[in-house]
Amino acid sequence: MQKPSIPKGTRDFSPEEMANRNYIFNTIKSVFQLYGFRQIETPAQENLSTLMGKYGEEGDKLLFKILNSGDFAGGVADEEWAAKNSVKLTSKISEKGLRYDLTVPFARYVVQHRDQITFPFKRYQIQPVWRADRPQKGRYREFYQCDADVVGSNSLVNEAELLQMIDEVFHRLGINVTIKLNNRKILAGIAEYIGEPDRLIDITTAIDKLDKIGEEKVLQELRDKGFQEDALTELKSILFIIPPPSIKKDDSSFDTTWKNNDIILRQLKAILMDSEIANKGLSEIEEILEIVKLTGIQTNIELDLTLARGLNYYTGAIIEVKANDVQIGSISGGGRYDNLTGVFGMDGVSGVGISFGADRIYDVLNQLNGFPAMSEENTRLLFINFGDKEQRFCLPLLKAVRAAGINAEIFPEAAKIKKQMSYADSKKIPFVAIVGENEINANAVMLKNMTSGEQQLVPVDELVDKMNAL
RNA sequence: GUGGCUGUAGCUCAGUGGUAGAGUAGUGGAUUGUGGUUCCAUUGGUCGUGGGUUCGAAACCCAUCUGCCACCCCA
Repeated sequence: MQKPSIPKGTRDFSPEEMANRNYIFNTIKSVFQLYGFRQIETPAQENLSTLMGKYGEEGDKLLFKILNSGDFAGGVADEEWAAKNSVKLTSKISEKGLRYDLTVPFARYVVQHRDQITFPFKRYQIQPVWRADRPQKGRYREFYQCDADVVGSNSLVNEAELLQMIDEVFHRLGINVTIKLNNRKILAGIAEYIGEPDRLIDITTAIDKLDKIGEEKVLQELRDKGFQEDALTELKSILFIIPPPSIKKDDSSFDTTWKNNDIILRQLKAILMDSEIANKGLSEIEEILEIVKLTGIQTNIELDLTLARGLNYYTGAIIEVKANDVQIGSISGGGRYDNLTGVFGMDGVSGVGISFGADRIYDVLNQLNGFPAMSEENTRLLFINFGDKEQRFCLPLLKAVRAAGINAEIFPEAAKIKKQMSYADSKKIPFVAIVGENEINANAVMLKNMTSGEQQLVPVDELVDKMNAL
């Protein structure tokens, strides 16, 4: 007999886990709907031509490819097998892949269905994505993303709404978070300012490490990559603005964060005043913060110049959410991408979106013991089964209780009472109806509260009201 | 893709070359209408998989897979 197992980086979910996961999904979903987003789904498989080249070279490696059906080997020449060039061979034997995120399939969807879409189009999508990454803490090969995106609107109101949605979702879930905000245009301005406008990626990935390895090592890394000393000196004057982590930690109160943001913005404006693109980015951030302030928000929004995620397609705002009380990677992220549909032949459609990482949010809630004790999915009432006669008496009652919207079940066989009670225990069923000969004669059920142990005789026609009152 | 740690009963783990163990869960009973506490009994393992060293391997060596951790990257 072989030991059953599942592929690396995938997971089974138990009923308890699913109840908790659905709590997360439902919370996110209702917030999405509250803000006017409508749900779509796209296939797990996409054509590789849709996926390849959208996530950079690294991303292509992390794509799961699906072997062609049928005689996939037949059309490949012997020399090509012999060459053992995996990349070239892949294109011959695989034309489909599993989706890597929800944004690119969405872009494809928008272009493909543009005749049916009225802009601005606000859609949400909650589906699994797959990455052939090496699994570790908070990182899986199959995981869910919960995306909300707006396409066809350049207004910064959208960015502000997304920030409020983040605020609302994590407030409802009871997770303390910090929203980090940056803008690709400011980063471009910085690159321009130090005279290396074409090396944006090198610069951002280096300063991304600032709080990990420190200023000296960041500068050294750039020096190794061939940056000139005067460029580095100029960069230093900007790094100086980034508050060191110690200050961020000690005083992250709401007011202080907003004050810090103002200070950073003012200093950046002074330094980057000659850069047109930087000024654009700075005024975007100012406007977003202004709208958010106007509508009220409880979460700290922190300007963070080291935030450089997803540079492959973001063009404006960059958003990332960190849990304050749990050490884990970012639990949400998003941003503005001006021309994602361009690669599918539809120019000039701007989009902005966020993605909630449901699996990481699960891990965070799990560590915080933040899940509701009693799931709404759980059975509330179990009828104990004493035998044929009693079962016949209970079944219509069971039907009536269910008709009233109360999750209920009857133990399907007349097993030992101990067994049936243990069953209720292990399923955390809060109430048990004990119905034997005495109760039938009284036309009543013995209703037992499994937490307190108390029980009382309830006439059958009062059972539903009684259950609703409890 | 690179480097490190790991794997023994459903679960958590002990076992340093000489007969495969505990706790817990499961099942039966003490208690034939009362669970979550207690007591007794009992099921359950090709010691991740494949090879090697040895008279003898769960243990030592090699390979491989899984899980975890760090890097890269990311939700």
